[in-house]
Amino acid sequence: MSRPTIADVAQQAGVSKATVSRVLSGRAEYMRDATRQRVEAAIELLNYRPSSVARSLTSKRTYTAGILISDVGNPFYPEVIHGVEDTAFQDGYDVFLCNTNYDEKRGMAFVRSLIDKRVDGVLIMSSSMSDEWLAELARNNVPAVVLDWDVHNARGNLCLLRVDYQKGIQQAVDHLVALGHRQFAHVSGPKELRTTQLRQESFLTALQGYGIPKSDVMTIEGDLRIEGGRKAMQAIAERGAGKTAVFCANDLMAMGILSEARAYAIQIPTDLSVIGLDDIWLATQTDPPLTSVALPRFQIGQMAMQLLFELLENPRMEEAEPLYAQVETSLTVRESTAPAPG
Amino acid sequence: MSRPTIADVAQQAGVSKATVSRVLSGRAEYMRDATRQRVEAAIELLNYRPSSVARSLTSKRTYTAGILISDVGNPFYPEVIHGVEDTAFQDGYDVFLCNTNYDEKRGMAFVRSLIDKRVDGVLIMSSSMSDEWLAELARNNVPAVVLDWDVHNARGNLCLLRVDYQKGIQQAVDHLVALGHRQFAHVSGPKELRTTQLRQESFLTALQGYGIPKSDVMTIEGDLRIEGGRKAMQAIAERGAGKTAVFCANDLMAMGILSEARAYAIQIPTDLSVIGLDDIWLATQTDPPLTSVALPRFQIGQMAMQLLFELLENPRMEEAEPLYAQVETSLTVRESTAPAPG
DNA sequence: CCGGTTTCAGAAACCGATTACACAGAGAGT
DNA sequence: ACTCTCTGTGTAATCGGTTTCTGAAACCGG
Repeated sequence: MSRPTIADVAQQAGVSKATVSRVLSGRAEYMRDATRQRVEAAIELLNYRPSSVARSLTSKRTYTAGILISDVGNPFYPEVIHGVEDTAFQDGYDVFLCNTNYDEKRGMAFVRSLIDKRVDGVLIMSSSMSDEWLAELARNNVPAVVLDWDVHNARGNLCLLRVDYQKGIQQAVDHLVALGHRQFAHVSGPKELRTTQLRQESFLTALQGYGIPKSDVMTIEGDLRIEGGRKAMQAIAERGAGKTAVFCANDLMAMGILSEARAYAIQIPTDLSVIGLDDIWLATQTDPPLTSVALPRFQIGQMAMQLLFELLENPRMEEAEPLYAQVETSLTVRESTAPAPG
Repeated sequence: MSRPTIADVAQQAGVSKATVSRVLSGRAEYMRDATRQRVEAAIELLNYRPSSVARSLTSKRTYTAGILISDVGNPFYPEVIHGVEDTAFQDGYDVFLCNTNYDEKRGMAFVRSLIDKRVDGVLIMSSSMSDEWLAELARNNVPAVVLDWDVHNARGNLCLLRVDYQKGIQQAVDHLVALGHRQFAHVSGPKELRTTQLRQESFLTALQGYGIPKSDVMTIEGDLRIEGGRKAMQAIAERGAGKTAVFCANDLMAMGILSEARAYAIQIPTDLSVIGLDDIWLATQTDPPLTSVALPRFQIGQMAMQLLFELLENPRMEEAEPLYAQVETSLTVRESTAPAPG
């Protein structure tokens, strides 16, 4: 016995489908109370729930947004997702979560699937993405909000949400310099990533503001994972004589530093100060707890979804510049930083 | 300019909608090659993609499954989700991920939303769930696979997937006893959770097999988080004289033990052996790396989705017993266990 | 040249909702 | 009594596909 349809309800209540629909949609102008109650009773009796599928067909809205992320396991996402969902629910939207697994092909498959499903919009928060995704979305008039990505031929109903690393990293440098540090190392992410470059530049620029030239900074390219931090620590121990502070492009690498420092009997923070970036939850659990440049992850999620709503309400013409928005970073001081030794 | 419909394609190609539909569905028996090519050209030209919404309306299938989890941030899930998605994609299914945030109300809202969206089935992997969810799903004839939950009035098209903790925990006890341990502590989860009881029982039963009575085991109730492990370590240090091995109901608490042990200058594993459960990725990154009872998470995801397909193909009648299935656990030995001191 | 198959493609009904429009009955005004 | 609103509800078209049924053309042997 299949699920009841609006026609079953109409028959049960002895009214027409139109009347049932009016009751459902709430805006039942000009309706006799007795009728409404008969309909409601029938709905109750049959345990009727209207099909979103059928509704979407006429309304041309699915009240669903897609969100593309690289990897649910990445500690960056949970809070972002939480922010997105909270905002979405307030407006009766559902969120379709898609794991690209850092795979552009898979991401593209998701994009197409989302288009076919006629989601109302897409949030792209995958670190490894492709301009093709945007092109495909644009071709199908699907609005999109993109986090922290350089879009070249920006077209379509688009919004770019940028993370401003500058502010938080400036605070980090201020903090270290105030503690007397002058000899720095930097553990970056893979060179080809946009975010790597942004973070590194912000760091070096802030140091220059204190008269410390780029050439004095020991830069080690990492992999954004714990292992990369370990290797960086080895490099610093072996070739980084005199360095008293390390700024890592993310927290996981900072954790690798912390872990490997023990092997070299280097005390953190007395011998070496360490600052991470991301301020993931784990950063509060390390020994010592990690000082880190924090991204407002929950807020990023909220904003992204709000911006999508904005695009839905006021679509941008194809020729228009994409909408831009920005969130700020800030330093969270914990116990992995201390005055420079000596 | 809105997206093209099948009618647009038909017009462009100079054929009827039916013909276009035949080309789309592939099983285009009795179709002239020239016609097919005209249609394909039109599809290409218009960049046409059929609407899943409209398709679902007639086919009564959405090729979408819902999956309810408590919290994307929980390190248990990523691999499970990966397993689910991999299996789903092979059959052209998409997965709708829903975060209940440990909130039964929110979960119920998701269940209803999934029903309204007419997903083909639901996977329930939320640790905090409610029998009402199942009742609601059953009322609407939605098949469901439930992970590790005691269902009382099991009804509907249902499959119960159980984790067999017994085997892995037995291995853990074998391992510890072989190392000479006789004095044990156990850090459990909150008493009211079913899994807490299962894990504790398996542990105590295995010990009894070696002639160690329950009463000799120091049991501390934890919160399944790092903090709970820290407190447990304090309790053991202060009131657990002679205990040489601790079995924790999950890895996070074991990490708390590791962390707090330093404060008491207790060496792990020489002074105290520690075993966790879950074998989360972090367990490989601790100092020392954690010995842990592993759940085959990826396999759990795969199986869950396969079982759902099974339910879809061979629906169970309402009176039938739910389908049962089980996955085994096993011990992963790392460096947090060593021979008992003395 | 003709009747019977086989190929190919269109017409129309249908899936489950929404909504524009039509229309009937009740009061109100004249 | 007779329009004229105002209310309340039904009819039918529509959304974008799928599928059944039907019929036309092509082919084939006699």
